[in-house]
Formats: sequence, structure tokens, C-alpha cells
Amino acid sequence: MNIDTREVEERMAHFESVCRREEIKLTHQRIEVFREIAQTVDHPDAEQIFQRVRKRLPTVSLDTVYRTLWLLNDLGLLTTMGSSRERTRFDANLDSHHHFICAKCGYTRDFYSTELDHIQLPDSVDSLGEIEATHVEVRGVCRQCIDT
Amino acid sequence: MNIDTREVEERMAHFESVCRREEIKLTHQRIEVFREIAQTVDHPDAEQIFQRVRKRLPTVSLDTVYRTLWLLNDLGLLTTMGSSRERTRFDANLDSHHHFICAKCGYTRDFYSTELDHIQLPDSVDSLGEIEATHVEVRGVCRQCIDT
DNA sequence: TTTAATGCAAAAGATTTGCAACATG
DNA sequence: CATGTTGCAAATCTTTTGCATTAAA
Repeated sequence: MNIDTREVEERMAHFESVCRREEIKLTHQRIEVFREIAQTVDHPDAEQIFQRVRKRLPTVSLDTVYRTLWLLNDLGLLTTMGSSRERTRFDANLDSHHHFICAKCGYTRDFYSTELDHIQLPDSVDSLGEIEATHVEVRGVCRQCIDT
Repeated sequence: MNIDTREVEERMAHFESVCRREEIKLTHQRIEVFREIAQTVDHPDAEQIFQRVRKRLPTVSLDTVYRTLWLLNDLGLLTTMGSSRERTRFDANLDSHHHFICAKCGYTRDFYSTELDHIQLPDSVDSLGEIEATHVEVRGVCRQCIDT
């Protein structure tokens, strides 16, 4: 499923203006990588983006895709799902709980809230599938990282 | 920071009973890996768990830690943070939004809710650090995976 | 004793890096 | 034209797998 043309164009314009402001060169590769991700509602990984961009730009390389994605992330033009460059982390807390995650150091703490445990989801979510669990993820900067 | 002794003991007892029920052998390695993760409020990755368990069980190997963690996950004794065995996924949607993620196939869709955008977090969260963004993650099974 | 689980070593997979060639501003 | 960016190949890092040995039930 794709984003409508107007929205894609707005995103492209924003991307170009940020690159100019930051004096980052608008290469073919960057334009196509950004367009690819700006264009779709799924949340592809680096390899998928590589394969899709490749169709239009057959000489692009996977490492350029990686470099571009992290650059775009640093520029605030995209975000990552889950706490980015991290490995899988495990959690033996089976009670309903929520997470605070530090964007800088990865520090993560559980917090509890019966109110959040019962948040009402919009009807549109039901049409996506069967819901198993809902939890809130708070991103921020932890005490420790603020102080340093 | 650690979990209190009573809670750890409850978790250990539950772990042992599930292993017996499933006829899964209670090896030293499994006991210590589970204890390690049952004991802490941080959410360690496989390597961290390996290093900590190693102190008590110097011959344990990293691949056993991995095998054990996924086993415990399959048994429902622990969960993973973020959509587990997946690579980093990128998102160019900068508007405030929330995610539905299929636990089986990884299908992910954004959904919007002004109500969820303004959920009230408990005060305890403020003490953890500075909040930058809050979003809701819904795990479930998507239409496609239900049908097949 | 039987069978599953472990440790080792090697393989596989994912991501990053150094560097010479190249394209952008 | 100068410098930042790319593609390549190799390195690195993470996770998984095959197999002989070991240990739990």
C-alpha cells in the first residue's frame, strides 16, 4: 500500500530542504532511498529498501543504503521502529506493563498503570487483525544521560 | 536494580512447573539463564545474559544462552522487547502515530488517534527522565495470518 | 538407559569500514 | 575543482547450526 502522491511530494520537498540546509549533497542514491521509504506505509528494513531501490538504480550498493538510512535518521527525516541499533532484549516480567526507553543509552525501565492497561483503541485497529496485547512505549532521555 | 526475592522465587517456581509440564529438562544452564533474567529489571540482551551467567557457570556457552532464551520465549516464560527476531525497520512518517504489529509475519501498520496522542502517563515516569515521545504498540495477528 | 541438551567449532547473516574512483555543488 | 559520497571488498559483529559428548530423567 502506498502513500498518496501529494504527501510523498511534501516529504521529498522537506527532505531536499533539510539536505540543503545541512549542506549534504543530494545524490541520486539518497534521493531514491528517501523516496522509497517516503512512499510506502510498510516499514521496510535495509535489505528490502535496497532491493526496491535497486530496480530503479541498479548500481546502488547495500552499504550506501545503510549509510543513507542512518544519515536520514540523524537528520530527523525518519525514525526506526523499536529501539534502533540495538540487539533483541529479553523481559521476564509477565505482568502487564509499559516501557520507558532512553534514546541515548538504551536504559529501559518498566512502569505500571492500570489506566494505560485499559486504553481504548480506535475501531480502525480491529480491522487490522486480532489484538493480543497493547503497551505504551515512552522514548526520552534518562536521568543519567541528562546529567552528563 | 533487582527484583525482590519473593517475586524471583515465584518466577523460578513457575518456570520449573512449566518445564516439567512440557517435559523439558531442567538443566543447570536453563535454570541459571532463567534466574538471571528473572532477577533483574533491566532488559538484557543475549550477550549480557551470557556474561552474567558465566560468572556462576563458567563453562556455559553463548549458543546455549541463545537456544535457551528462544525456548523460554516459545514457552511463554519471557517476552522480547520490540518485534523480536527482526531487523531494524525504518519509518518516514513523522506525524504522531501508533503501530499495529503482527506477531506472526511482522506486518506493521500505522494508526492514528488523537486520544492516544494525549494519554496521561503516571508521575513515576517523569522521575525516570525527560519524555520525548509516547506511542502505543499493539501486538496481534493480522487478517492475512488469521486466514491461513 | 534413553534421549534431549550442551559445548565446540564452523557457518551463516547482518552491518560496518577503508579506500580508490566518482559525482555534486 | 574540491570535497563529500559511492561501490567494492574485506572486516566485524551477531546469531545459528551440525555433530560428538555429556547429563537429566
